[in-house]
Amino acid sequence: MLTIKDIARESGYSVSTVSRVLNDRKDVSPEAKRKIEKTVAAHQFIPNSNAKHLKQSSSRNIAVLVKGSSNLLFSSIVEEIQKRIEKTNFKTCIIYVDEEDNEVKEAVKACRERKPVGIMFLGGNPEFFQEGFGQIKIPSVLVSNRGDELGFANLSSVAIDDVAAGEFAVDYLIGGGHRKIGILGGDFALSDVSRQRYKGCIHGFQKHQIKFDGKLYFEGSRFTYQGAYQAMKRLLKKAKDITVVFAMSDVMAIGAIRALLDCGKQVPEDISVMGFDGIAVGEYYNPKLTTIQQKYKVLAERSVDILLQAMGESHAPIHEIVPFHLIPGESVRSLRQDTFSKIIIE
Amino acid sequence: MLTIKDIARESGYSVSTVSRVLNDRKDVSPEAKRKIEKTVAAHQFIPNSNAKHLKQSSSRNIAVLVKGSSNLLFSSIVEEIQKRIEKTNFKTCIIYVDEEDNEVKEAVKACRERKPVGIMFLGGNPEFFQEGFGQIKIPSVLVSNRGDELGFANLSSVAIDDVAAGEFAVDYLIGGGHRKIGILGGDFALSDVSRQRYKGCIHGFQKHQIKFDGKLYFEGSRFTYQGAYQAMKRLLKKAKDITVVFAMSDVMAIGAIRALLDCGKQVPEDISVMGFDGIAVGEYYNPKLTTIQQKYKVLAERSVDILLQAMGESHAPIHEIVPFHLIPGESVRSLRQDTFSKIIIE
DNA sequence: CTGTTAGCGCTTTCAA
DNA sequence: TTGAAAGCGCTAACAG
Repeated sequence: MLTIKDIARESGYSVSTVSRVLNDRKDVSPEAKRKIEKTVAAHQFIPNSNAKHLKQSSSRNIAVLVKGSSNLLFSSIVEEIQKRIEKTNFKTCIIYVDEEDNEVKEAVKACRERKPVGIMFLGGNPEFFQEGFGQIKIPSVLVSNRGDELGFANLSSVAIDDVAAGEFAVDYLIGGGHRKIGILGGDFALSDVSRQRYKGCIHGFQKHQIKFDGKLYFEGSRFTYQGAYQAMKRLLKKAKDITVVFAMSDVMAIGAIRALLDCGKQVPEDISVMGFDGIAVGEYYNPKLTTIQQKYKVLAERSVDILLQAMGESHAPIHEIVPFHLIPGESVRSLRQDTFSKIIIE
Repeated sequence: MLTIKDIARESGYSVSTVSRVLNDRKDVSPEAKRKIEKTVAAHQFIPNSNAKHLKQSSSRNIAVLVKGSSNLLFSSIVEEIQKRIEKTNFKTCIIYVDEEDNEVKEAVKACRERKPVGIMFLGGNPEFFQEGFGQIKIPSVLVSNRGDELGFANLSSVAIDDVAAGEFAVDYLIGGGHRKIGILGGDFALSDVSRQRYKGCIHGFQKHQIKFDGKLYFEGSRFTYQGAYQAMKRLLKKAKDITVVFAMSDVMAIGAIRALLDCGKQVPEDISVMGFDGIAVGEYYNPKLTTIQQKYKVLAERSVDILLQAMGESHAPIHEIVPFHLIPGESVRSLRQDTFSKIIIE
């Protein structure tokens, strides 16, 4: 194996000068730099990264913990994150965690094994953070969940306002003349996002002074096609008078629609379905999904930028709220003649 | 930071003995082992992997190159692979490569940067392998593409027989009374899998002595919803008499169905669509996709096992063919009264 | 600007 | 069965 010593010998400089060139230091004469770079190139020499990081005992890895592999929004975000990190001289290290597992524990484990210099959490349960995030000392960012209330000095966050989004959804559906609204979400014990959106929904109902019986009109499941499929069937049994279902993810919406179809209901003629996330397949589904879109590019971009910033200067954490958007599709119909009342949000 | 020295001091043994225990060597007295393990556990000590691998200058990483992030079959396979590798003492390192990029070049880069001990390629273009795989010296496995004809001593493969699958699809559709069959696949220059399946289709047509005009009845695009959507529209313009479309992925099938719906066609009443891969959403789509399933669990399981084997003993490469399966859905209708002729394949 | 040198944490002879 | 000591390839004081 080629080492820095060989390059030193061949180029006629010492190992330290070679090391300096390799690390792009400025205290090297242009000539030394040129010569050394030439020999490095000639041998396609690549420094041994284990040796390099032995001393600093850290890597250039950014760990990306993805919670729930069925979450297609996260898939899109991961892709963008990876693209963006590739442009820097950091490396991405993607770790998938089950929807029901403890992502903070996994992160702690990853810290020991891979020594990342930063962590991105795609999804997360605040309780796990409260319990275990104290052990993590490196800059981190929570993506798609709000982290401001957790109050960790090294935890930033980028997310939409889920409460507002929940309220917006209910508002929109009520605006379309719906009164009997079913809701499909995650298990509140596991999904804070579900809790937040649900809270928003309740606000929406209160605002319009419509009664909502959570016991009857809400069903929880995993964020998967299958989970939502079954949850929809349960919901249909107990809440027979619903005219619309608000599903807290597009994957759930699709599972729900399939369940409705299998029960002989037309969507949206008999029952409407509203989704959440704005993933690609929604636009190609039949019917096209009416949904609340989270812009995955914006989420990815902002989270990477914030993490890089936090890894550089030692800032106070940043908690950023990004906007959500309504994507009108075909899966929700208006029960009023004048179609939907105009709601504009930005 | 806790080091092996600290453990040595605390346990009352030397660093070498601690090292031996850490590496599960047998030349240690049971007592020493017990005591040292106790202190290790007490401090949750994890050896520094940089230092550990400095000598051997390799990691415990297995690089997984995923070609085409829109490929949902690959997403499922990746998940399984990760689960499976987690059980060993290797680590997964997932790298996404664009459908149109050179995965072998990326692998070479990854080898330098991350020093993996094995590589899994999810998808790949044989031409890129011919050009560049010679540079890669570590055991690798090509998943979902056949690698036997490439003839590299360190490249195994696990895949279905794409030619047979293509033929099977056409056979099946002809069995259902279809004669005018449109085909949607990838760009032949980039996707060997597309070429193979297409070849199989041609065999199918020949077998039944049906003429097939590729210029008119085939359209290529990226393996995305959008790509297939547009390709379907192009196909519909030039091949107006098709009764069915065979899409070479479920994602493409969904893009195609949406395009057909947007052109006022009913699926399968006016035009049928057959997919490929058997991804989750197909089962929840409307109509449910009739598709050729590749069992992602089997692919994942076999590829990991084969790679681990290759990394252990220095075997001849293994090229394994796994079976595919027909999943009857609702998106293909029979044009014959007796429905589909029975075809059984295993 | 450049070279010398002392480690980084661990594994691995070699000797006891 | 154990310990002492010599590196693995690189970085970073420090001295020139």
